Amino acid sequence: MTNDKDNTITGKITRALAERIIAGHIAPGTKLRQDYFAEEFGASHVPVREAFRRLEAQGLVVSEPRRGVRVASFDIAEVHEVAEMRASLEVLALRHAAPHLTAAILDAAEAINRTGENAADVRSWEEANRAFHRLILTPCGMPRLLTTIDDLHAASARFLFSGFRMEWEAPTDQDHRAILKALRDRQFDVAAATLARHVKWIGTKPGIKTRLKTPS
Amino acid sequence: MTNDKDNTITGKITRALAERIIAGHIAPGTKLRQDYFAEEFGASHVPVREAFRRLEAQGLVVSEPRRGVRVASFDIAEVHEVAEMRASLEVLALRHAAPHLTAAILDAAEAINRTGENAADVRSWEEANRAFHRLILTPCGMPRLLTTIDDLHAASARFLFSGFRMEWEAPTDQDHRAILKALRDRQFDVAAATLARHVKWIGTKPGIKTRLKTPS
DNA sequence: AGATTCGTTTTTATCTATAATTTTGAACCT
DNA sequence: AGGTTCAAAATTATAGATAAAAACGAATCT
Repeated sequence: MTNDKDNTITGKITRALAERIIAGHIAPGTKLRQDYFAEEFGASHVPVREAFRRLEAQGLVVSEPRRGVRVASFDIAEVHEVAEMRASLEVLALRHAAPHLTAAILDAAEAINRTGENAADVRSWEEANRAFHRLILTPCGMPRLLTTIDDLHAASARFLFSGFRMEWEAPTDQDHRAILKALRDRQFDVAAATLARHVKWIGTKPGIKTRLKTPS
Repeated sequence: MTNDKDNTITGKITRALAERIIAGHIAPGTKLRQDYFAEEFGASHVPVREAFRRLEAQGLVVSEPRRGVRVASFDIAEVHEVAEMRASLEVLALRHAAPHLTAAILDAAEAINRTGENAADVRSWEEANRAFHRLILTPCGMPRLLTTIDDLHAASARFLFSGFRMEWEAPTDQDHRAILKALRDRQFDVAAATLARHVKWIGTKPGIKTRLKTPS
């Protein structure tokens, strides 16, 4: 979505705000004032507004005309929704990527998976997790699909970072290992089914906060 | 995505441009100059820029920093990609919507289907087709999923209107009838499978222009 | 006291002006 | 002639200024 080589001020502001919202540094429902961020980034408010439009399309903020934008709130239903969408689309991507997966890619995925298992905090675990999924899905060669999946990952990460589980330990990622094994064995159906279950499971973790929506 | 009650100038420009791009009135690859549209809509170029950002997120235009935006080009691969994504996501939506489908909704869908079959041109057929899909999918109650599907429908419509088939006749929509029948019989798996096949078929129609990409 | 209206303040949305970058084209050199 | 360099023109990106709408609060009325 947001091109990494987008070096415009709008691009920088978009990335910075997306980062903060995903990390949970700005609470859901918070009103985002354009003048405030214009000053913070040493810019005028025009690029801030453009950043708002991008974030809006990504689903990270909601905008009411003449009333500004607020950080999007989300509830357990949306977490499920995103999980289901990811499951559907990542399976689709994997089906198309599978024939193009080389041993080298699978080795790299395994390495990243180990990195994730040794991660010290949620943040770096999520980064490794995202890299893992990206690595095995990218060869599908479907750019629109991949950017949509990226947006969904951002939404998932937001949930993950929302502190629904205070203490956190790096899990040995059994599912990832099973997916890789199935891919090596060319058992693509097994890999796809495992991936679907794996992604959907994220939305059903125990101990979920059900009240994240802001009282309107 | 774009809220219909968005009465801001940005909103109007966004809708007008999206309309034209989808209808094929502006050719893929065409450079969109902000000053031109600012004057046309009697506005300054700031809301035009915001509209560009929205269209960019929708995939209707592509933007290169400092070089402006162009109407997004698309090739046969992307048509397939969109069809596959629609198939996956519409099936997901239908699975969640199915339990909430009432006889009244199915009757309305059947009526819309007849409207489509009597359509005089591609334009009105597409409108009825889109209404049909929307009607049976909306009860899924997954807003994010529905807006994503809407964006994909826009991309599909763009392809449909791109004149890949000069003469056009309204088809009796056999698939739609089959889907409705399966839904009435509570055979949700049949309905889902038919829907998937139906949507994917769009990308495989004969007589497709394969050279829509602009020579870069 | 509680509600309501009106005016002030804050914030958004838009316009006009300026700066920076890219494109275009002509002159120049080989 | 063909290519290259440099300057002029066009266009994008951003800043600063203005207008309009909404939020807020105080004063008034019931």
